[in-house]
Amino acid sequence: MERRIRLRRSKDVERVRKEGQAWHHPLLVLLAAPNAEGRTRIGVLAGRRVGKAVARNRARRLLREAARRLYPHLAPGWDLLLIARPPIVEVKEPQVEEALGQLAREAGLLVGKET
RNA sequence: CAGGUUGGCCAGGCGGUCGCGCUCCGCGCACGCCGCGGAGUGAGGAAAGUCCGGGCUCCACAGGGCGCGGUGCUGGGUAACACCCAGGCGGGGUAACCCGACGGAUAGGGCCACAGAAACAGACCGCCGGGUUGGUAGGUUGGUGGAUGGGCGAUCGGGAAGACAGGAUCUAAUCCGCACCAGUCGCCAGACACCGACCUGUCGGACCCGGCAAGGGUGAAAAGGUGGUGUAAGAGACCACCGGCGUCCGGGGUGACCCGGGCGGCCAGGCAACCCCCACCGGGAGCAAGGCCAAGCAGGGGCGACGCAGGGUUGGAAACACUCUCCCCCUGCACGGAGUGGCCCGCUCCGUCUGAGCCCCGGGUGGGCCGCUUGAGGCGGCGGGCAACCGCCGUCCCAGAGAGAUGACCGCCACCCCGGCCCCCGUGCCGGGGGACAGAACCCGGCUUAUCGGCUGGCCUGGGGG
RNA sequence: CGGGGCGUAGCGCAGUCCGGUUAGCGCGCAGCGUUCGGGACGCUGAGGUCCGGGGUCCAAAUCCCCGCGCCCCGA
Repeated sequence: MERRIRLRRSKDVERVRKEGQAWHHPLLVLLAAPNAEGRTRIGVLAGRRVGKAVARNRARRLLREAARRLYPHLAPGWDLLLIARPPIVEVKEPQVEEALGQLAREAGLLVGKET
């Protein structure tokens, strides 16, 4: 996923954590807040609860990969925060993608695609 | 062949699709560090834990004292080390080999629970000598009492059926008698009893004085071991051999240390991962070091040192000179503070009321660039060294992110495991499953810890065959 | 990156510095008593890999080393 659509400044992350709305799934948590940009930016997060460095890296990679695949179908103009939860290190990529799609649908951020 | 031991290496490979960071090249423009395309490159043996050692950067550096921390057999390697190599010593193992915080306990202090007499110098039991004393056995002896049909003598009486005593003997045969019996007196004997003395034994005897440390028991630990001499009993008290310690001499080794010999008293425990002593080492902080650029903001309050003396050759105070005063500068002393990141002295610097510095409250930023990957570097060859390692030559450039890139999915081939097919095995075929520990963040050298497995070398022990 | 602390019974803590005797206290738990019953109270009892491994020592919760987990502080 390209860096220009990544949510990288800690200021932005803090804003989403404070103002954003949350949707939950055993594998991850989705936080979303509208932004002033014309495009959607995505940040990825894995806390210490997920595991050691290897586990946290894998969790973030899985989330980024899932977000990359779904990005064309996401509504523009949002800041999203994907927070990993511990069970995510046990599953494969398609399950993460499915979970993220489910949350995005619940959040009403999914446009133009139906499975 | 089996078992063991030790070292080195690898960390699946190839391909496809969709993606990511960095560097370079090309093209495009609304020229930004933007878009598109291409090429190259992109985690580890431990990147981990952060336990040591350095490089690097900044701060501080005249020096002295006290303290603190670390290291601790020797030699070598190294930038350095708590690491590595070689060696010594000690321990374990049949061996290969492995393990060892491995200076000092006669510099000093402290501790060694319980048990035990005693835990560092001692005596509970014990052994021995002497003395006092008790129970008990035997013996000797003294005293007292004393059974006895005791003995002898005297005397009185009885006394021929010679009564009473069995025998023998004597005398007599009338009597007195005698034998004999009984009484009394004297002397003597005396079983036995009691009291005492002495001797010899004996008692889980008692107590006192002294000698001893062999033996017993306690303990984790108790004063060299064995044999002998010796002694009242014993003991390195002495002797022989062995073991250990100290010291001296000779020899080997750079050294730790080893070998041999002499002498010495057997000198006298353990713990320094208790304090300590000795030797050596260590200034502090850490890439959020440190530097540059951009942007932004707001200040307020409190504490805070007696200040003094001297000098200024053209120092200044708007004409010149002199004096005083004030300001400024210098020096000395005093005081306050900063630095010397444990403290003190000292030193350097700043300041002494227009105030050094410190404390509290409040405000702003939290963007970018450099440091930032060429290095005690990797690979190959030659040479030196037992080795760790070093030198020379050639060659290569090999991650540099910044919420943090190296990912996702799939196929094939190897490896391992499980199941099925042929009666079993090797094997072949088919199907399924598995592949660890773990993610660079300034960089190296080590240590430690985690790890599915695989490849390979040396050595040792045992068995078999030639 | 640097520094500090904690880990002992179900829970909260002593004991650790300076090694030794039964590892103790409170709450909780179980049983009994008391009460008509409960609470409170009284008596009795159970319950411990002293975070794990190794070492030093005759002897380790305690001393040393390594590791694990948690918490805190500074830049």
